[in-house]
Amino acid sequence: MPTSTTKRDDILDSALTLFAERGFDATTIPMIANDAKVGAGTIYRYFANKEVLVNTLFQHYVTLFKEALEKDYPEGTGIREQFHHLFQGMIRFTNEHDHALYFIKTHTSAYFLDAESREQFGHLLMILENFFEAGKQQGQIRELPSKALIAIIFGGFLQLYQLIRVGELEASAELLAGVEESCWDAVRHHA
Amino acid sequence: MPTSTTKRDDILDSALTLFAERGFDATTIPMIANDAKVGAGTIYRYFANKEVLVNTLFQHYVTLFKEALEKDYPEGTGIREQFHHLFQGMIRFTNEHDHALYFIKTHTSAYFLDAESREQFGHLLMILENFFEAGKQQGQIRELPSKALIAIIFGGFLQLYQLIRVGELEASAELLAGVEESCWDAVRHHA
DNA sequence: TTTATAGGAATGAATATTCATTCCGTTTTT
DNA sequence: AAAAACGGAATGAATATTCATTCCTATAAA
Repeated sequence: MPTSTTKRDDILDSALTLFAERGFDATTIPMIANDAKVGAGTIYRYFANKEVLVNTLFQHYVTLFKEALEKDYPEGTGIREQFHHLFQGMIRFTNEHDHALYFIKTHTSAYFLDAESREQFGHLLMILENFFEAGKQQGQIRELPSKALIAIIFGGFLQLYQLIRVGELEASAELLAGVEESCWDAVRHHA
Repeated sequence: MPTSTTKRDDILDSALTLFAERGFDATTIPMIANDAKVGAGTIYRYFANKEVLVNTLFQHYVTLFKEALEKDYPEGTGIREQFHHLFQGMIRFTNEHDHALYFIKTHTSAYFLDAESREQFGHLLMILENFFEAGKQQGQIRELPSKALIAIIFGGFLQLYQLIRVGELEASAELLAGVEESCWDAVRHHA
């Protein structure tokens, strides 16, 4: 076992960035080692193989994201406020963990995800489905399948964040507020 | 030069499917050859290498998609009708060319795209930007950067179509109409 | 009409390259 | 000094690409 946990974290950080930018298959172990400033062999001291590494990363960030959404969730309040909480959670999470959401999204249906990763991701979807189902019952959310509503919000938001990451847009408070409003209008029930 | 154009098309068809399903890096030339029922070497009679193949494919479908959006565009009409045209164009294109839009989307910022591919994609964005810019000037479209509006629509739509392709949702007329309405509400100016 | 021949197209085994993983000598920690 | 952690060259498997050979098809000679 390693003395400090620094190298393991360095490896995970580099892997996250590279997997998000180039994808799993286009990212080589030597690339990760180089970026993390460790020897290629060192990676195998911490992770049995490349798939274990990517699954560890995936589960780690899915869990963090779930926590970001659930933390301080305003249970008894209005649906718009709950939506705001979830949306802010996405933004906060994205700011704190630069490439994480994009990594999750682009690897969500990858062939190398193990059962545990898929299950964790299922939990995440459940949180969002519950929100939309409740909203539809109250007549406050558009009558579309929850899966579709989630896809619209997530797809749109992540596509947008890609532009921000690439530098084509700046993540100003004004822009983000506008995007939240746009997403809300996409899912809410209109009179 | 080949006697018929069949093999080249077979190769392109197989490559499209496999690139869309597995991604560029996880798709091997022998896989493509096998799926297209040609020898691996045959692929190199038509395409100098794997990157030329993927760029050819990318440019081909970006061009087709541009045409689908521009064909019969209702120039002098209302903005909602124009939006409908563009949205229907997306749907029609997706139905006609099963994996094409998803392939385009997932490979849009890939490291192996050449200058020509990037430029073609730029043209495509321009069509949509022009639409949104005009709409904002008329006060009919939400005041957000056009790039952001495009990201929201495209990201959402494509994420949704992924669910359909995977079989989690059915592409009924009702669903599609609802999604169009949702997307429209996302981008339109609200009083 | 049949047979020969040329030349492009197709093939897939052989080669070159890339990459995940292992191994072992060196360095660091205890 | 012993044990653990490291680095990075070495290994072997997988993959892109090449190329010598075979297969077609079309034209021409008989």
